[in-house]
Amino acid sequence: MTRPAGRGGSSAAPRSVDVARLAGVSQKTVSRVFNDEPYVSADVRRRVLDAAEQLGYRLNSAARALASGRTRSLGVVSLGTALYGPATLLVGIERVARDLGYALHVVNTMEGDPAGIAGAVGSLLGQGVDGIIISEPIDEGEVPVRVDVPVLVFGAPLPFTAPRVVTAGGGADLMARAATEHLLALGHVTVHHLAGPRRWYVAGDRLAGWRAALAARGAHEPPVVEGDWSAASGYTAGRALAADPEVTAVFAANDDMAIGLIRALTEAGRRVPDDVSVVGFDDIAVAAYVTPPLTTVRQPFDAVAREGLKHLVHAIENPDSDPLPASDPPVDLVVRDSTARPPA
Amino acid sequence: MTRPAGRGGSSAAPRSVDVARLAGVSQKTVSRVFNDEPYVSADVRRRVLDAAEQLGYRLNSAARALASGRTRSLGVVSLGTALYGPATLLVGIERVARDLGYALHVVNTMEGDPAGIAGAVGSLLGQGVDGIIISEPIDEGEVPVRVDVPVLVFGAPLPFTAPRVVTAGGGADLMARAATEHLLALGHVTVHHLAGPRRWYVAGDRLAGWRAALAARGAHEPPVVEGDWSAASGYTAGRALAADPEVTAVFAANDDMAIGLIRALTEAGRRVPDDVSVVGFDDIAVAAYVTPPLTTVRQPFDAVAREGLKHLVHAIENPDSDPLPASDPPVDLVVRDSTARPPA
DNA sequence: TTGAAAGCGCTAACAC
DNA sequence: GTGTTAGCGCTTTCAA
Repeated sequence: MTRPAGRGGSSAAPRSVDVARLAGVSQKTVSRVFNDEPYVSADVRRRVLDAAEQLGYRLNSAARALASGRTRSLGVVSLGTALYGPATLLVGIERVARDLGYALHVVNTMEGDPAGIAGAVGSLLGQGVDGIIISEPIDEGEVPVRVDVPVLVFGAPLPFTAPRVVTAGGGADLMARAATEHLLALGHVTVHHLAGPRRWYVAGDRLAGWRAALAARGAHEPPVVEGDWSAASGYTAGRALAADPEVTAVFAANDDMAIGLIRALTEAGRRVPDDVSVVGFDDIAVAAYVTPPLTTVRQPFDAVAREGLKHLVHAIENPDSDPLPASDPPVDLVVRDSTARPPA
Repeated sequence: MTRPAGRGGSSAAPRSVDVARLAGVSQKTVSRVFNDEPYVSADVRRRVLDAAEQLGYRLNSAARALASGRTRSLGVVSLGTALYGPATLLVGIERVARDLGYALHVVNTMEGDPAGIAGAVGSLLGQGVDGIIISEPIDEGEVPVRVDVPVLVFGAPLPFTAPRVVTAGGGADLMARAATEHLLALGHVTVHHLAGPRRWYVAGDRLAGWRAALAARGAHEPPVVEGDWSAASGYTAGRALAADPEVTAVFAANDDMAIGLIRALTEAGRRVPDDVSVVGFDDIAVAAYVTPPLTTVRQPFDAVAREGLKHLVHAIENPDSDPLPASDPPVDLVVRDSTARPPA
């Protein structure tokens, strides 16, 4: 075979030998320069860089990956929705990955996806990623995949075996607890919870935090209402909750559901916050501008992404080192106008 | 060098020769099976597949890319925000890409990013992607990159040269026009426009559609107010608009701004829709549940992603064929309660 | 500080 | 239908 048709173009892409020839050095020296290896004189480095520039040379990552066994890329498995949390986290992950010199492969899975997480992870492994990130996972039971690269999981136990596992983005329970305590501190006898789908770990964490807050206070624990993160499901739940005069405070597991809930309450003639207080979770873009402005918990997605990836890359580049210590992100409750003292 | 340490694991990954040996065939035959090439007997295919299964074999994509010159991967350049539009489009792109057998590399750029689109495209090219997708681009003037793979651009002219360019996701102007016409048809004398940032092409398209609707009707064109897509900027704009009694209808370039706008109007004592009608754009998740439920334009992101990628992959796999015909997506105006006849 | 040689795991071309 | 041979463009090892 002659050189492949060259990525659809007419002229073949320059290779490192071409650069070497032009710079009057060996191919290996070009490689050294592009890998920031030591033992290259400043003069030679300059000549190589100039030659590369002139030729428009770019390192061929497939060849590099084949030779080195590393791709310098990371794979993300994200739940395939455009939900605020996963979407925002993904943006943070991408930025940090790029800062750290890693490319990012993304695979979405959807709830009900037959291949599920296993399929997504398998496809990433086939792409040769050096590490895998599982964002906002759901419980699919045991995932039948043997992963041989380090894995970063955001806020969940790991459903499969991998050589190195790091976690980040915990603390959802503490945040939920703070939200619930805020309501309790206002004087509400108890707080109802509009939970996320049971299979999502983050939904479970928020539920646990709510439960802990009630228990610590000795408050009665009302039955949990489960939504699907959507405003529509919040609305449906709200219609039921509105009919119960005992309900004076609700902690919703995300802002979308909180907004649907508020609408249902309002339509039923129960004023927010005068009759019922509502706290959301996420602090979505419009949270401060809906009616009433929503009290909610802001998640530090960027910080969480940064910490998580730092640990993951550490595990990749130092296979035998100890894991870095994890730290819980700070709780950031944003109090606005959807919460107040209970009606007299 | 011996075999690379094997992706961090202890046991080296099996190669196609290992599979071949176990199945009692040549290495090339294994390659044939995994590429769905013809001329492999059903019996041999079975044996190969069984052996591969048993060994846990997975094709090494770096080696395949190096040998074939193709990576079967696509790169997306997305504006690095978690804005509804780009985030939703990205999810659609990923799903379709996977259906078509392509992996996805994602690079975000942010407004004000020094490297900008050029840097993002360069990094993708270095990863050897077979095609590039530019999602929701902004005007950065001429981008100094020579791209040698087909490019798909969503709703914008292309700021650099590439061998094959396909576009999709047009029609924003028609959608904006429909939104404006809806307001005009209700009897409003004219319609104000809360635009997106000038540099975003989609903002320009929506503005053009608004302008066209006014012109067609012979309506006076009031000065444009520019926001930055955020609810906060909508709120700021709303305070100014609220002070002007002439304003009875506003078309906002996205829902977030519309929600901020409505809040400002309401706080200023101007009721929506009784005094002022507002139309948004996007149909975000909570649009139907805010107060009042928002009249808006729903964008068919999935359909747009599907059509765009179909054309891109066609261009990649059939370098010399004619481009597929583009089609404008249908206009989907969702009328809710934020629009009404002007006050008497 | 630099270079020569070998080989990563696969696909392409062609022979059988 | 199947096998053989020669690279793809790098990194690695080892020698100078």
